[in-house]
Amino acid sequence: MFKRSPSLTEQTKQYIKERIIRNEFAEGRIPSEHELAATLGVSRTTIRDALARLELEGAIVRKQGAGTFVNKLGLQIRSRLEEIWSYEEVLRAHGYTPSVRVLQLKTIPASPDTSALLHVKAGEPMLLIEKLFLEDENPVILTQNTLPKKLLRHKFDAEDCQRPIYDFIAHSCDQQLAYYLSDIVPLLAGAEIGKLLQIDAQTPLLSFAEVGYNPDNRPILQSASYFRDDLLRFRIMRRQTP
Amino acid sequence: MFKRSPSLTEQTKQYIKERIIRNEFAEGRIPSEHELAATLGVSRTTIRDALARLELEGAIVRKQGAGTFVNKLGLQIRSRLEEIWSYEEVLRAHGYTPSVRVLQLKTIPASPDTSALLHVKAGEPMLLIEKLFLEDENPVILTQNTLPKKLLRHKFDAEDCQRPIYDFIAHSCDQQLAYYLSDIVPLLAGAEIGKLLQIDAQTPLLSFAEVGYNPDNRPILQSASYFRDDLLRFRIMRRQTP
DNA sequence: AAGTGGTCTAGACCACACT
DNA sequence: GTGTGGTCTAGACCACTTA
Repeated sequence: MFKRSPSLTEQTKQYIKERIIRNEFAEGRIPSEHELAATLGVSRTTIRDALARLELEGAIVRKQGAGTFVNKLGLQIRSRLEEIWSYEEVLRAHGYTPSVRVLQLKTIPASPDTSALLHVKAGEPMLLIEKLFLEDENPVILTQNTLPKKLLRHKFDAEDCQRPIYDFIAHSCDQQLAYYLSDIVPLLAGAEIGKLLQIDAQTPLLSFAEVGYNPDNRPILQSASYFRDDLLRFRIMRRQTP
Repeated sequence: MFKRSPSLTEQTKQYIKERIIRNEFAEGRIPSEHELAATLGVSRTTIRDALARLELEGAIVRKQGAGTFVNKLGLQIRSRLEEIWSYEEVLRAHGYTPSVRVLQLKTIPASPDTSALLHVKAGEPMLLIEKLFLEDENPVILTQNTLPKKLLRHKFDAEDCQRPIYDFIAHSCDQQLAYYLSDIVPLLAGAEIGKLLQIDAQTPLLSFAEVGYNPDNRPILQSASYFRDDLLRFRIMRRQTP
């Protein structure tokens, strides 16, 4: 039934997910692992791996001795904080039709703060990319990405800057962005950010203060993101750890 | 080497974690899965399950073809948002010595908001438990938990209210709190909360607006939590999804 | 070429929930 | 008791990194 690539586990996961979304399981009950394995012609291990991923996503719940069940509430979660998304994807997941505007693209000297976080010399030339993500002319997200100019390996144009920052880094720096460490910070918009997001300076905002790392755990990117709480709210599922 | 219970996977995970914390792996390199399996006398599957959990926790990184490595930065993360913690644990993880004060314990009618979220009639009698978590006389976290009185099955005393809310529910309601759906909301402290947390009304705060569900996906608890950003900041690891 | 983690199989037994 | 998910085994082959 399935091909070799992508992995059987991934195909199994997608197959089950689609059936969940199409509401094909009566009373939210998913067939037993043995039954799925027999039906799809794969081993139970493969089924279990697929179900484990769906459980992580919050789409299903497994109950020992009872069965596996759809979690309709978990399916509603639009953006999981533990994953790196492009903000265009995030907006689309919320039902918006996003657009991107590059507000600034310039070279600045590394601030003491930045130099400490990214392990570069103070004053080192950095590339700053400031972007605004809009939904139908309404600004929703403001991001400021700062990376050392010395990482740049290839030329890039204005269009490259519009792409998600991990794409930009992959293509312009031959680097891979493996993960962020992100502080979740509430703050007042203030005059500057407020003006860009078209909200009052006294409005409370959610922001991410992040450092991005490559697979070797070297910091390569500093990032600050500001979200209009009235247009975009993060929702997470928090589980009991057994 | 290991006993039967808890699971071999769990014991293996703890064993490796302790060795990581004791810094026993040269250059952060963890022995290969085959080697670990041979050394510990368990199957490679068990080793892989244990490593998968450690990877989820952010403690290690696995690189196909290269090996498995300690992630010192991931180890620093003190509280992972995707898990339910008692706030006393959270504070201890941040190096604090927490104390709890029950500020309010009273019956109130369900607000329209609450009745919609918990699927109870408007005006239905609810139990409100308001608690303050302090570090050495400094208030850090304020929580307000609201649950339908009709769920209460057993008597409880003042001491019971001090315990984590999922303990309270387990003992007083014979219910299990399986997961929360939590909105992450930035807001201004305001006069009331500001007074309790001893901060200015104009201070921006992080808050969780949560609904807690039992294993059958029924809402049983509404919860609001407010955090002093200067004393407690949430940090998460965000990964690329391959 | 050798060694690593990633995928997958077929099977076994256990703990738990239903009824 | 029957069926479910949870744990565990022993083995195979693949994709990738490193030297």
